[in-house]
Amino acid sequence: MNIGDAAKASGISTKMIRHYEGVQLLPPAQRTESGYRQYTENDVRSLQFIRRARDLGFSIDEIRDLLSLWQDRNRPSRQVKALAAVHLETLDKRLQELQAMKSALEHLVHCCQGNDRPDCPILETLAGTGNDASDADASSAQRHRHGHRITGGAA
Amino acid sequence: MNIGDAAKASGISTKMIRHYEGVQLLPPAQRTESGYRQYTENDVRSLQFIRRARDLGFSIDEIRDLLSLWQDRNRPSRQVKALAAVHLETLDKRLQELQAMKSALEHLVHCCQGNDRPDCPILETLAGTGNDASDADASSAQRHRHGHRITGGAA
DNA sequence: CCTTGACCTTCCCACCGTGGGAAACTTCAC
DNA sequence: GTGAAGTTTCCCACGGTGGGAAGGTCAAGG
Repeated sequence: MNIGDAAKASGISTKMIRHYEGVQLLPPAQRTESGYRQYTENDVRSLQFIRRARDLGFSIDEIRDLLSLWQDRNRPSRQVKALAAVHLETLDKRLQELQAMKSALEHLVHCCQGNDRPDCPILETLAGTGNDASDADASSAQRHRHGHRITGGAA
Repeated sequence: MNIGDAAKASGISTKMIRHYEGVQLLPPAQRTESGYRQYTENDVRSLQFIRRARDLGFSIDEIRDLLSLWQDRNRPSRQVKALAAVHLETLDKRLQELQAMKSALEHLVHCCQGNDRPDCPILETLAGTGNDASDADASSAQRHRHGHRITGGAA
């Protein structure tokens, strides 16, 4: 089975299959004499495993752990559960941040007339000119912001 | 005002202030003779505007648009609202994906005993060995996946 | 046999937003 | 004048994904 077929069968692009091999998420694939990667049904099952884990939002590092637990017949399910629970908390955090953004923006959009006039509560709030107390003027509230902000971006 | 003070006053790191200038989100700052960037109260207001927009999850590109609408006294609030509405939809999409992940994972975690035994519905589901019909075996369902997947990752 | 087209290989580059750090310089207070 | 804290630019990293170039391979059809 060439990489393209494995890609179709697993739902992971050829690009990503090679990438996963590169970051050691997968062991180096077998090669034909000419250098083509060869995959077995078993390899495809690993790929599917990875895809499903990605679909649940697990990071590469977490998937590495999941895979090794999967391979280990003597794993205690406790470990799997713990790993999943940690990820669940992460998801929850993101969800909450996102939900907060949504509510705030929803409120603003709702308040904006959306006509030909220039007055706009959305801009006013962003500018800090709004009468909205929830401004959180940074000077006072230097919150952590140490990590990743939510990926709310678009375009 | 040096960049550090502007950073403190706006809640944006010096790194990011320079970056925003680099990607033309901000006009090039004034400089002292020795090359230090100088900021006015007005500049700080722009920075705060940006920070608040980022806090609502707007992308750099969207903020560029928001800034120019803000500067334009004759903007129709319709335009601002439209921009915000588009972003709102994006947020909503992400929220839904995230929510779906969370529910699915929550279910699995709930089902897993989390003891010393190796049986684990989480792994079984990822492996596709689970009796869970919601498997979505890629071979049949080559969905778009053309863009960014949700940033559910951790670690 | 040779061409053509579909596949494969590696390698580098892009996105988004953010931070880290090096090497050099400036400013200020002591 | 010396040292500390600020600033400058530049390059590199992360996560995960895709794009594309330049080249090799394979099978089918003329």
